[in-house]
Amino acid sequence: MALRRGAGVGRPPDVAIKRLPVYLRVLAELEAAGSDVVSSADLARRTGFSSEQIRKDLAYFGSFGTRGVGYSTAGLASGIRRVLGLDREVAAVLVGAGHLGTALARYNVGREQHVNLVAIFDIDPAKLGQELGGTRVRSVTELPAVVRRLGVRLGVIAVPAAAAQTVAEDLVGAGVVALLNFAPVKLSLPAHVQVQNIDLSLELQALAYYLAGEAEAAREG
Amino acid sequence: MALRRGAGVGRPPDVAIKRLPVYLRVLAELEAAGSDVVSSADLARRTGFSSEQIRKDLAYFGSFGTRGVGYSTAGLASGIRRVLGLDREVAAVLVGAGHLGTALARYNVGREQHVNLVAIFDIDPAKLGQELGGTRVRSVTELPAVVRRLGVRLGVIAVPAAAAQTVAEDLVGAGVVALLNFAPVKLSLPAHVQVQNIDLSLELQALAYYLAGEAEAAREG
DNA sequence: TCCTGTGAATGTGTTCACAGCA
DNA sequence: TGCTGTGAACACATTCACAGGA
Repeated sequence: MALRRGAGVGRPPDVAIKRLPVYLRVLAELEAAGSDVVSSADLARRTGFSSEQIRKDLAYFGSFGTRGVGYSTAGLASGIRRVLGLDREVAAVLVGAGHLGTALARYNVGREQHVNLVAIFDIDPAKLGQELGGTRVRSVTELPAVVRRLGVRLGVIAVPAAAAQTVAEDLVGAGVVALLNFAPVKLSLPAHVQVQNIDLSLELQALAYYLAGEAEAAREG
Repeated sequence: MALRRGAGVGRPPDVAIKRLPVYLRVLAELEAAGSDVVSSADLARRTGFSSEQIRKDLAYFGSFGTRGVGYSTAGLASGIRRVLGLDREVAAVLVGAGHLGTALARYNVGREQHVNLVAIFDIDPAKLGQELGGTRVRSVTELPAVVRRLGVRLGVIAVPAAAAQTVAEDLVGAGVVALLNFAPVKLSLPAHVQVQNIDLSLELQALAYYLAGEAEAAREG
């Protein structure tokens, strides 16, 4: 049976969705190395997740493996791509061409297939017309028209905190429904918009807790 | 009673630790705005978490509020800082001075107190001696000695995937126990090392799922 | 036989509902 | 009275244990 959305039992938890791209990356490595079959135990070794969890994650989308054998490497990869909607090209736009935006644009190119940066916007006139990873930087004033014309539904925000809410509203107004937000602010947006925040200083501050724990454990013996 | 590590009931879940810096940011805004008391309902409104969850998170570390009143804004902030170990300066090092590393270095400066970038390393001779956010870029060959001498225990990895494992091992060998890793690889490190991975393409791919869901929902009516 | 797929058991985290105290 | 602090109920996620089919 093919691996597809909703074919399995129960609803897939969000945490399972976030593990699928990890499997995809490992499968790409295995395909490149010439393995054409992979077991959940192999995937467990390479991802750090338990084999039961991996089997359960995959089973949310249907039966895909062969009992006694394992999963077809290529078949599982294309199945996961289909589940994630990565079996066709996904267009994304980036707002903010500072250092972070530049890193994202460069990184994206050719790095992972099927998510394509189709436009980059910035407010700084000095940056307009520059190419980042093969995509020209446009004025943010063009954002609504371009996003709407290209039908883009995925956006990445890499602008200063003060500008983020406005940019987010413009994106959503133009049809974007999923956002990756690097600005250190909580965005207020309609509930149907899926937002993933990545906040560098919050992560660092949370990590500090574990340092403190170490120090305390050492003090206490 | 003062808010401190382990003063409350049960062990704080990791997800609660990750929420503490969010509270800290909101509290800083409230302090700047002159509020000297804040209720869990206020924090809920500004963070998007439920008020019960906020009270529970704080209670893991002891009783801190005043019944019928709320929490002292300044007192709660300093209590959370103490829990996270941010009541004293925390030193961190950054490895990789590319666009991402530059963004991180610039962002860090003055942005959030108490986590200080004390050294930046890169392998590219052209970058050595440059200043990023007030810190000089050194050769990665100096990494072990500098990290050990300064007693740094927090590291940020912003190097290409191929270099990340080696860099991570060097950092851990020199005494680092907590890592923020931006390289798209699973690091194999001793269990006592706390690793937080931030992987841009995995996040984008996971978001694509929600686009696909939208498309499918539309197709199905 | 071997490894997948899955109900049942367990564990973890969140929400509810209210007791407790300024 | 009002808001914190917390046991109890609930929801969610992971692990266990094994049935099922190549």
